[in-house]
Amino acid sequence: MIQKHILTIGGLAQAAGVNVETIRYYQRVGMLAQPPKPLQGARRYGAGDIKQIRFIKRAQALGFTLSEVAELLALGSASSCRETQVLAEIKLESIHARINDLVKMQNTLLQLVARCNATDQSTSCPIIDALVGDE
Amino acid sequence: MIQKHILTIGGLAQAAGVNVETIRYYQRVGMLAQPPKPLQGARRYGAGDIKQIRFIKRAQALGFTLSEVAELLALGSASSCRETQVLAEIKLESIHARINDLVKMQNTLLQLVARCNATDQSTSCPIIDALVGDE
DNA sequence: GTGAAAGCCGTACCCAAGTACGGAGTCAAC
DNA sequence: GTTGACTCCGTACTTGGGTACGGCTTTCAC
Repeated sequence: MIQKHILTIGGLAQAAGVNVETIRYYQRVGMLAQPPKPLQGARRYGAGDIKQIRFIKRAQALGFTLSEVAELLALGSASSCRETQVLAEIKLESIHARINDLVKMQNTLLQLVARCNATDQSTSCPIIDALVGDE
Repeated sequence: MIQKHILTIGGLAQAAGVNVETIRYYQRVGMLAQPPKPLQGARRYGAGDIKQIRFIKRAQALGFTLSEVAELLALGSASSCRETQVLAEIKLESIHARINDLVKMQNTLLQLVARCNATDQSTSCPIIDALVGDE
């Protein structure tokens, strides 16, 4: 059984797998509460703080920015599934758009590289030519 | 027939479709030559400068960063196709990796949204649950 | 009791790719 | 003869997500 508030900031950082500075940063931007400073000794953190940091990290891994994660945190405590879903769908759309962009780049580059392989490479480079845009 | 050096920086910006400040920025970072200042009047720019800026913008659109574009510019004047191709292949790989990441995010989010739709949404939100990570 | 390791706190710095600002100069038109 | 539009130049600010620094105070281990 894990006790309520046992960890110093360093222990929390280790437990959550982040840097101490990251925790301070999250506190600065209001994504993590700063426990009151006891009369003596260091501030103490508990299991809830570990959870909170893991939540943030998981959401980031899904593509959410920190300010979006802040929204998710707010929604999470309000347990409003529909709004959360809306955020996820917006994020899905932007991921989709980004993928489309990247696929276009990829296709163009693939074609150009293929052209490099197809030509003799001695006169001019198809990639450079495409960038120069010879009009 | 376009004359050699007719444009002021403002004209160049318009012709190339960028901001004046962007041109100054490119000059600062050495991606665009700054013509000598004439004894009177403003510096003048020509067709070569337009081409250079367009080159930069096209390369950016393909996913190259400015410092990579600087390499491409150097290779372009050396017309070394093989090295250009290598840069393009490196870029292709990073684009590919990025796409893979995004597709993973997309799939995870799609599943979570689907779970939202499948449940009654009254008790708890599957997205939030997944982020909290309930262990 | 002393030296190392942590914690606390504010501030500054990093990256990229610009954008914005402010003062000074110059030019042409009205 | 001044208004307005540009240019020139240096400097500072922006966004996002932290990282680093430096000085000060505690606390722990020997």
